Amino acid sequence: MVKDEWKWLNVPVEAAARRLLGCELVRQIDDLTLRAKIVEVEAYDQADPASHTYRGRTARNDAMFRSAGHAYVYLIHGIHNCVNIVTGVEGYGSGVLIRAVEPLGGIDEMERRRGWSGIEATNGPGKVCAALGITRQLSGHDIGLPPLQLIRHPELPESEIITGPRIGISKAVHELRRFYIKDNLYVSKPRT
DNA sequence: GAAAAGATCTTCT
DNA sequence: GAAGATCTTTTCC
Repeated sequence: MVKDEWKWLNVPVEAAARRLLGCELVRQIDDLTLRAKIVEVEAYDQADPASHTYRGRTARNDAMFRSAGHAYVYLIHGIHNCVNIVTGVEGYGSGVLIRAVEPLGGIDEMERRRGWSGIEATNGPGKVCAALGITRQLSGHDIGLPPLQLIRHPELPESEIITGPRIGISKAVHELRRFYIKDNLYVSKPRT
């Protein structure tokens, strides 16, 4: 059952991904509060061969099968963590990968954690997690509660959202399920 | 029980 | 522009 609070995410992933653009993530670590705006996302769901949920529910991706409003964090290549915002209803594996964010608060702390400054600190999935201190301990976390929360912002106008092919995967690459904010410096660039 | 692949990032040439 | 790092999860024998 989806809580009323997250009804706005209980829609097809592509629509949820668009709504997440411009929203704010709040990460609390001890006495510090880090805030960041979501500027780039990718949509994944159960019918997508590139999705972790394509082959069914497992202990690892269990969080993604929960109802909207949870976080799904996984480790990739043994080195990097990636965060997803779970969407849809309980039992259906869908979610939105956060690829890039724009720091709004606690920027010094993010740069210190990353060891980099400027746009290089958060312009990639693994970088976002490192900067915000997100680990698998937060997988399955309810993002309506500390220490990681999602704050809804008004949906961006259609003219501010760019749609394109996804990055870094080998299946269904042509699917246009990557969304990002027009002219935003923090959006990751495809590798050339 | 063993092997292969993976929603990536950094560093080197 | 190309390849290495590094390790978890899944799948197959």
